[in-house]
Amino acid sequence: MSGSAARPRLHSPPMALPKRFPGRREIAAVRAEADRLAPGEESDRATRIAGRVMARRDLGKLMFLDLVDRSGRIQLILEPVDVDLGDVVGADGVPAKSRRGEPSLRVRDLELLAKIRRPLPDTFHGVQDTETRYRQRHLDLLVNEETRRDTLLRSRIVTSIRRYLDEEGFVEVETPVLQPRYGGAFARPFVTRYEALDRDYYLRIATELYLKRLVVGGLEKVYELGKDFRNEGVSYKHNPEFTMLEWYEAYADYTDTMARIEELLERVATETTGTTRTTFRGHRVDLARPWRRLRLVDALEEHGLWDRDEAELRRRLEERGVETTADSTWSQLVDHALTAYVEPRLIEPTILHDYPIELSPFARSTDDDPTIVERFEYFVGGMELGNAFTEINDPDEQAERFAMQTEEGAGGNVEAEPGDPDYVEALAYGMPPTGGLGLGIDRLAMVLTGRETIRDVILFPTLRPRA
RNA sequence: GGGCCGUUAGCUCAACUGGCAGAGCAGGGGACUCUUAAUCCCAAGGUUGAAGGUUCGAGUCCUUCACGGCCCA
Repeated sequence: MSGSAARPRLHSPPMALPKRFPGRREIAAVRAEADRLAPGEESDRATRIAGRVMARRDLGKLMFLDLVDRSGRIQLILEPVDVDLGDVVGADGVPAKSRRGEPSLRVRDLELLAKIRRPLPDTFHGVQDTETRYRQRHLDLLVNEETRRDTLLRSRIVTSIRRYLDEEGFVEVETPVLQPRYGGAFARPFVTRYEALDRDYYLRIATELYLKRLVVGGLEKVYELGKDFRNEGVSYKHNPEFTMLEWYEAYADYTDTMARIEELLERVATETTGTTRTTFRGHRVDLARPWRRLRLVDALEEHGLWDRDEAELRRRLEERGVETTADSTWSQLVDHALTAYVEPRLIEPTILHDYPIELSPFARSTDDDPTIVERFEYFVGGMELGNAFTEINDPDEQAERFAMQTEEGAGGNVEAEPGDPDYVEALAYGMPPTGGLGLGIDRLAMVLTGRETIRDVILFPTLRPRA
C-alpha cells in the first residue's frame, strides 16, 4: 500500500471512500466506442466507467490496467498510481486506442471506490478448487469468467421463460413454501417446526396442489417459478433445494402441453443462446421441434423390462445384475428399470409418454386403457427435465388415486403420495379439464450452459458445513 | 450408506523408491513511456486438511476423523 514518494496517491483517503460514482457507462459500450478509433487516436468525449482492476502492467512512467465490470473488460492507460489488483475503482477519461491497437480508456482521473484487503486468487488460472468455488462463490465470479457468463445466462433463461408464459396469458402466482401437509410429487420432505402452532410443517416438495386449486378458482392459466425442497442426497442432477417451474392450463390436455413445452424450450434456447443446439455431457443435442416421442411401455419392452407382475419384473432386473432389494413395490421396480435402462439413452430431446397408473396419482387415464394414464416426462442428454399430465379433475377419481398411494406407502415406498382431502374437496367444486407441467430450471440451465453438474448452475449449492 | 481419488504458500501447481518442502502468479522493495499472462533485479512467504502411529528420518507408509470430487446404492 505504501507507494514510492514519486507516485501520486489516489486522492480518496482509504477511510473516506466515495459513496457513489455517478454517470458511469458500461465498459462493453465504451470499449466498442474505442474500438472504432484508429491506433493512437483519442476521442474527445469524456467518459466514466467503474469496475475491478484485474490486471496491471506497470511501465514506470506509464501504466496499463484492465478494468472489468459485468459487461466486459477494457484497458486503462494512465499515469502510474498506487493501485492493487482487485481494487474497485472509478475512471474518468476518454475512449482511446493504444498504438498497438487495443481499445482503451485514456484516464484523466482514477478514483478508489473500494480497497481490496485480501489478495485476489490467481487471475490467470482462476479458482480451480471446486470446494472454494462453491463456498466462496464471490471469488469464483471474480476470477472465473465462465462462471459470470453462465450465471448471467441462467438469469436470461428465467426471464425468457417468464416472458413466454406472460405473453401466453399465464398468471404468475406464489403459493406456500411452508405447508401443513406436503404433496404433489414422490419425495421425502424437510420437516420444520411452527412454534406458534406447536406442530410440524413441511417445506414444499411441489407447487402442484395449490396451483390446481387456483385453476378451480377460475384463474385458468397459472404458473409459479420457485424453490422446492426434497430431502434426498446430492448428485450431478440433484440438489435438495432446487428451482422448479409448474404451470397449469385450463381446457388443455397433455398433447397441448407437449406442444407448449417444445415451443417454450426451442424459444428459450434461441433467445438466450442464439441457437437450439447445445452440447451437454458429451452429447450434441438440438432442442428444435419436433422432439422424438416414445411410449413408456414400448421403451421398457425394447429392453424386455415390461411386465405387470412384480415378481417377474424383479426376476428380469436381477437377471441383468440390478440390485432390487431397495425396491419394495412394482412401481419402484418400474421406476428403477426406467432410470437404469431407458433414461440414459434418451439423448436427443424425447417425450416419454403414457405411464402406468400406479406411478401417476394425478393423471387421467387414456381412452383405450384405464391402467395407462396421460402423463409424459421429457428428457435431454439422458436427464429428465420435467413431468406433465392431463390432470385429474374428478374428485372421486382423485380420492381413489390417493387411496392407491396409501397402499403403495403401506407396501414400503416411503416416497408415496400422502394424499390431501382438502385438495379433493376443492376438486368437488369443479376444475376445468387441465394440462399441467413441471420443468426443472436448474437442469435446463445445465443443458443450455453445457455445465455437467447442477452445482455449477446453482450459485450456492448445498454443502456440508465446514467443521 | 459403500468403493475409489483428492486436500502442499492467498491462488495455480511441483517435490522419483521415505532423505534439506520448491516454482509461477498475487503481496513487499527497486528498474522501465505502448504493455496486454508485460519484462528484469531483490527480499519475504509453510502446523504439507486434523489427530495419532511406524521409522534414525514422513508431504510421501499405516490408522482414525473432517471436507470435496467421481462411481455405485
